[in-house]
Amino acid sequence: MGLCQHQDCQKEALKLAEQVCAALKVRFTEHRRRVFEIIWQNHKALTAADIMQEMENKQPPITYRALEFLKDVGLVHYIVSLNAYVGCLHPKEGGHVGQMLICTKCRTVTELMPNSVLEGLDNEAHRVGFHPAQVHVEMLGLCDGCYGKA
Amino acid sequence: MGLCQHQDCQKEALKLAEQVCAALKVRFTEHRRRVFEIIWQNHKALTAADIMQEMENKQPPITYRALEFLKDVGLVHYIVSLNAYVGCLHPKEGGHVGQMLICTKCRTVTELMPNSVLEGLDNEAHRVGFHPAQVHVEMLGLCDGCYGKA
DNA sequence: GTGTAATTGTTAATAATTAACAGTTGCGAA
DNA sequence: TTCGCAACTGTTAATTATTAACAATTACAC
Repeated sequence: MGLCQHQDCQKEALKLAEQVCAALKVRFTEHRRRVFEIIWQNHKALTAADIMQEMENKQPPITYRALEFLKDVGLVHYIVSLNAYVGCLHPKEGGHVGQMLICTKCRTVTELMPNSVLEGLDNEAHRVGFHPAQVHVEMLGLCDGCYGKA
Repeated sequence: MGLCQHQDCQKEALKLAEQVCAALKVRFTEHRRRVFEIIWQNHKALTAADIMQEMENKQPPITYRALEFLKDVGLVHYIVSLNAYVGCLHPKEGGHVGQMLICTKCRTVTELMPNSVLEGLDNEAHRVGFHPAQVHVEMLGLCDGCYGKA
């Protein structure tokens, strides 16, 4: 992350996306692929507006529809606290909830893998009779690099 | 929560709010108080629009300004995944991050107290060199009551 | 090949939030 | 006490973000 050879990273993501869409029997159309590529240019969170700027066809529905699709099939994460999107690093583990560390300076997103944190939350929920469907764990702050500069 | 004698609950909250504002030397003006009262009518998450409907003066800036104020002094929580607000049950513990269980049916919000879940998150963050400033932990699902009916 | 469903292109509406600015009020310092 | 500044209010209107609607096109199963 930031250390990755990003060319490979993006290529890898695209290959995976094709597999995922094939498996789900849904179409990875041109717009969808384009939005996906833009999102995967790096590991930063992009808003719909950011993405639209880079699209050839800048009409909002084009971008919004693609984003909705990508989110639904689990290829990108929606970061609700930023109203932004980021490529999902583990689309194969379908249905997992994202735990993200989000740098508010450079917007780089680090996704933590499912772990004890979520288990703890589930226990708490169960204890009070709550039936979870969806979890948002978003930690905003500064990544090590940006923290150093401040 | 739902079991509370809510009259008392709201009155209690108002008293606390006055204390908090006095301590911070900020003004608990009429609009701010009114928005706060509306939010405290129950333990449900309300959007800005919900609140505006109940305001005497329905002009958006009135409500938005009050909400911003209340959020800043920590008297209400902003629930980013719903774009809604709920009264904070523990304003005195300033700076704590909310962990909320949010029923998507009845919109009742249960706030968990700081606990091991957050510690776990902090550890994970530290491990990867991340410096947290703000944390959103929001679990959407069904409360026991609504789950029973479905 | 044909029919149906999904996707696209396009225009325009809606919703949500914020900007701007003039007027008023509260409050501390002279 | 009053002067002056900062905070707050009232109001209009702009901006931003998202979605609706619908006709045209394309992909794919039968």
